[in-house]
Amino acid sequence: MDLSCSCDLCDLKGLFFENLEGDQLEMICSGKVEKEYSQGESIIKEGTQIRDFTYLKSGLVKLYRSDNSKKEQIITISKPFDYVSLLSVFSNERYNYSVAALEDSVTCNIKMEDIRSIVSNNGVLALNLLKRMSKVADKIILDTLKIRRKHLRGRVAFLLIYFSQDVYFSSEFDLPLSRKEMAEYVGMTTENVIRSLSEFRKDGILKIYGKTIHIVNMDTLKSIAEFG
Amino acid sequence: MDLSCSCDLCDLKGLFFENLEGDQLEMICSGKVEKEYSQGESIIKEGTQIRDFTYLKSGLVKLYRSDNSKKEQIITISKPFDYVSLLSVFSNERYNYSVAALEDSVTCNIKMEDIRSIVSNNGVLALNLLKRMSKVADKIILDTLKIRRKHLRGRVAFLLIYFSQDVYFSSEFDLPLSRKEMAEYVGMTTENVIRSLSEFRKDGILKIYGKTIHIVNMDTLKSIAEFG
DNA sequence: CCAACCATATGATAATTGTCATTGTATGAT
DNA sequence: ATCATACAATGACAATTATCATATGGTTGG
Repeated sequence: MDLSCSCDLCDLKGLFFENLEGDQLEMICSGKVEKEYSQGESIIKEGTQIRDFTYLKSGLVKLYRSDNSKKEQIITISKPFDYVSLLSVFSNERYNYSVAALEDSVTCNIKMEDIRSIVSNNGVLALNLLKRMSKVADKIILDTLKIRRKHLRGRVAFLLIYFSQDVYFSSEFDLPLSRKEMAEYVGMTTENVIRSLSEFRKDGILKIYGKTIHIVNMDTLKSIAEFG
Repeated sequence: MDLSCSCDLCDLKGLFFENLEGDQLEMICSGKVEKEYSQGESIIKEGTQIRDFTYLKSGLVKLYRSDNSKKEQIITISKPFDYVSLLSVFSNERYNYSVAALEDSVTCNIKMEDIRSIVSNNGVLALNLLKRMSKVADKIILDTLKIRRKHLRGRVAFLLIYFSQDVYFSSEFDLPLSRKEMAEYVGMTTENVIRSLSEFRKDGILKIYGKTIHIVNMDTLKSIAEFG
């Protein structure tokens, strides 16, 4: 095998390609393109033609939708392994959502035709993909349902806990979202998200230094997230 | 081929099994089980172990989630071809949502192990499944985003238009949902859904006879749905 | 440097939605 | 038949959220 192919070393290889050998792995290796994006950059634009199968190697991205008016709705936030380019890719000609980098990120891109050809000839890989897609879709749908059940403060608390526990693994972290983006994610207005944060601060639950959040009282925050 | 196998005649055969031949089709045929459900009956219970791959041959169902308190949230409504049992099936041990019949319905059930075994050996079928899953997930996510952007009246209007245009193909139809279920779908209270309907009636947009709805002024209803 | 812009922040007020109470009607069980 | 229960409907009121106005600090482009 060509030693110049770095897929062997890719952390995510196992996600989709652990079952590939020889020709197929070679096809991916020679055809793949890695791209780097800096914070804030657009990765995928809604309405654009889908040519590549894109997954996230490192960084953090948001998946969102614009819908004519300029108001945006954030669908979900993805880390590597959460996987990204899934929805639409196998059923649509064009993306019906956008993706942008919340932190400096690296994607790996493989031509859709290559993926299709490989899946057609490799059922085990196909099962693996089905499993992944199923997981991503489930996460988005269930998270959305959870958020909808909560009031403003619960939604904001939920989001803070998500960053603390699932992304940064720390009670202190830098918010990768602006207040406006937080609002777009939880489905409330920017002003009200800010107000919630201020209230949490006044109640001694958080310390806030601009984008830096320090969760002082995680238990209280959790009970707010679960709605108490 | 065994003439007793009725899959050859199934309307939905093409959805998943147009690429199957001989052994594989035989495997599906001999292993499949059809089940009938009458209106209101439970088809799948959240938390239950997933054994079968289930799809809807006829009828109408709701997909919903209970989440400890007794309040339910309807995720989506499915007709045949919209497909049902998709989410979770490939990634989870247990269902994390429930399904119930809104109208008398018939499902076809195939053992998950059979599906897995066939997908592993038939990449083209796998691609077809990926496409289907992608579509279902997209529909749920995009519909949810659409609904969230609207106010109460717009949400109710959206739902009525859905039944009229996508399910019953008529301006007059029987609502398959109670007012309470409509509320669970659009994420508002039952009382407010009822109030919206009453307002539409008073404004001459609808005629209402219990569950029977007659949309008199579709244009106005549509502009309410799009939010004007 | 200054203007323009954007993000953050807060208050006052309006709009929207939820909650509670009450009524009537239909349905099903005993 | 009657009791219990669920659904539909409406009003009064409370809670929640959105909108608008305003202010401040930071950043960027000219």
